[in-house]
Parts: sequence; C-alpha cells; structure tokens
Amino acid sequence: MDVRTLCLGVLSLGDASGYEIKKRLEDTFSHFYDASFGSIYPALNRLQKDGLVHCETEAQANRPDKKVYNLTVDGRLKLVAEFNNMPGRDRVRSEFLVAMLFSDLLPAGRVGEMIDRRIDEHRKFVSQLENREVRSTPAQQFVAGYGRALSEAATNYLQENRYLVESEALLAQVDNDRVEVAD
Amino acid sequence: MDVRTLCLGVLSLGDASGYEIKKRLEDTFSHFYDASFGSIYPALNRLQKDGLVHCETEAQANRPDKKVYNLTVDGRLKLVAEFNNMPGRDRVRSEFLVAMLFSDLLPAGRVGEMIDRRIDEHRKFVSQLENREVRSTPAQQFVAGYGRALSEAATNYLQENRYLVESEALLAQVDNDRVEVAD
DNA sequence: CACATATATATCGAATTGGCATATCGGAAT
DNA sequence: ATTCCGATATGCCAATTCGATATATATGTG
Repeated sequence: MDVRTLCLGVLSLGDASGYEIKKRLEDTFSHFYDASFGSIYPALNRLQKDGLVHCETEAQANRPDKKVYNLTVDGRLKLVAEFNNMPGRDRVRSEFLVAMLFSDLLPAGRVGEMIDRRIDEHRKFVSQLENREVRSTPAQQFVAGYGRALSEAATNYLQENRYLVESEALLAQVDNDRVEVAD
Repeated sequence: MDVRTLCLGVLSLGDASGYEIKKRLEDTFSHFYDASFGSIYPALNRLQKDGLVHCETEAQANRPDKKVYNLTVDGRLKLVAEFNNMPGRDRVRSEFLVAMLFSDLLPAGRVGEMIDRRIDEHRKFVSQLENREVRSTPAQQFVAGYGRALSEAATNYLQENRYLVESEALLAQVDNDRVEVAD
C-alpha cells in the first residue's frame, strides 16, 4: 500500500489538508502505519493530477495557503478497488529487538535501561489509547484494541523474560575482558 | 538503524555472503526486521570501502563468484558503538489493520476471509518458531519468544473481537445500497 | 525573554524497495 | 518428456519513501 492509497483512506473519513492528514495519521494510525510530509505532499499532487482528489485553496495570513483536499467519485472507486486486494504481510522494524539480539555486546545495565524505557513507552501508549477509545466506531475500536492487546502482551513478556538478556549482559562483561586480551 | 549496521550485526554472528545475510535475516529476523538485496549489496560495498568488513572471493562454476565477508576490528568497534545509542521506536506497517479500519468499504465476507488468513499466518509462524527455538542462545530465545508472545496475543485478539468488524461489514451492505441511490 | 511547539507547504539528498537481468541446476507438476 | 519453479548469487535501476531543512508567525512555557 503506497502513500497515495493511504491519503485516499484518510480523506474518506473527511476533507483535510496535507498537514491535517499527517496529524490524523499520528493520532489514529501511529501504532500501525505512518507517512512523512515528504511523501504526503507529492502524493496529494499526483492524486490531484490523476483526478482522484479535488483541491480548494484557503488563503491564510502569515502562513502558506491551506489546501483542503476531498475525494472525487473516481477517488472513492479507486480506494474501494485497492482494498479489494488481500493485505500484504505486516512489516515491523524494531531496533529494540535487534539490540536485544546483540545484548551481549552492550555494557552492563544498558539492557535493563532499554527494557525499562520500552515498558514505559507501552504504558504511555495504552493510557493514551484509553482516553480516546470512548466515542469511536466499532472498526476504530477494533484497531485500537488490537494495539492495546499487543502492547500489553509486550509489556508482560518483557517483565517476565528480561532475565534472559539481563543475565547475558552480566556474563558478557567477563567475556569482554577476555576478548580484549585475546585481540 | 541502517542496513550497514544490520549487516555488521549479522556478520558478527559469522562470515557470510550478501545472499547468506539475506537468508539469515529471513530465518532469524523476519518478524522484526528485513532488508532487500537491493540494499544489502550496496551496503556491503560501502562497508568494504570504509574498511569495516573484509571480503574474500570464492570462484564458482556457472554462478557469480561468491563474495564472503567478515568483520574487521574497526567493523566490530563500529557495531558496538552503534548499539550504544538508545534504540528508536518500533515501526510497524500493517496493511491488514488499515483494511480493518476501512472494513465498512469491503464486500461482505471479505473481512472474515482476511482475518482467517491472518490467524493462519500467525499459527504457521509460531509453529515455525518452535522448531528452531531449541538450540539457541538466551538472547535468541528472548527475541523469538517475544515474537511468539505477540503472535499469540494477536491470534487471541482476532478471535475474540472479529465480530466488531464482521458485523460492520454486514451493516455496510445496507449502507452501500443507500449511498448508491444518494449519489 | 528565550525557546519550544503548532500551523502549513514544499524541496532535496539519501536510503530503500521491488522488479528485472544473468546463468545453471534439480525437482515437481503437467 | 517437458515445462516451470525455486534455490543459488550478484547487481542495476526506476520508483518510492524518509528525514532534514527552509520559510514565516503566533502562542504557550520555563
């Protein structure tokens, strides 16, 4: 799924400017999708060129004109057509898990610090979700609930299994001393 | 974390060619990181130019020469230095969850089909993990176990909450009929 | 009073993806 | 029998995306 389709999706929930699209992605999509300004603005230009969105420019004082986009009929058809394709695999990039895999290279205490932070971020995310879950559609509840369920599972796992990488880090201190001599 | 650092990491587990690095990423990293040939080969060339890896070419019949890379001392130092940085946020891109968010645009039955597939993929992933978890280091067990825990949490969530998006899809049929008249 | 944050669009280099090209072997399906 | 696919192995290339930067101002925070 490219950024163009994503923009069509966001616009199907209501008219928006590029800036507002980014904001909505951060608010509602942040735990399962993202896009940068550098991809959104070109995407909107091309969607407009292809007649899938329509644009109305609102003049603003001391600020670039606000360009509010809305879906055309073709745009809506295109969106539905895209969603008819089976979704591809989820793609995750977790620097954290890479770091955990190589935890024996890290100085003592660092691993624990990383895990503490991670748990904290999960807590923040869950409480932030709970504040908005009230007045949302079932589909939005489903997606938010999925995020919460996985976040809680991650927190539990980290708490119960951190000893696996934290004891590694302690042992590695001894190993590192040996390696320095061997090199 | 860029592909160069990732390659250094994989090479720290043992010498490998570009092709083998990709294989190992698919085997061991697939649920939390990935990289394509188109990024691995350029990364290795640049690592070599920067003196962080060393390359030995093995001639092969009927096939491009196999170029086996190994870490230099500088490469190992660089790897450790990189891991001293706090890992950034996990980044997820889930076409599936986007589709679920817009499940009211999908034809009846499609949502259920998507969820069934997803559950099936999780099952395959978990059983595939269990086959290799036996003879691995604690750090590898930690990372694999994390994947398994989240996969199981996802499966449970999907089973217990699919009604939220499946009943939506049914209602949408009625709505679509109305929209067609209204347009 | 300085500094960060929010609003708003846009450009641009660097990184990354995914498909294609090249070449051969073995196994599976037709 | 033959065709087609996947594994092995590197690499190029167009399209896509990221992340930083530029520009300009109002408002809130320490």
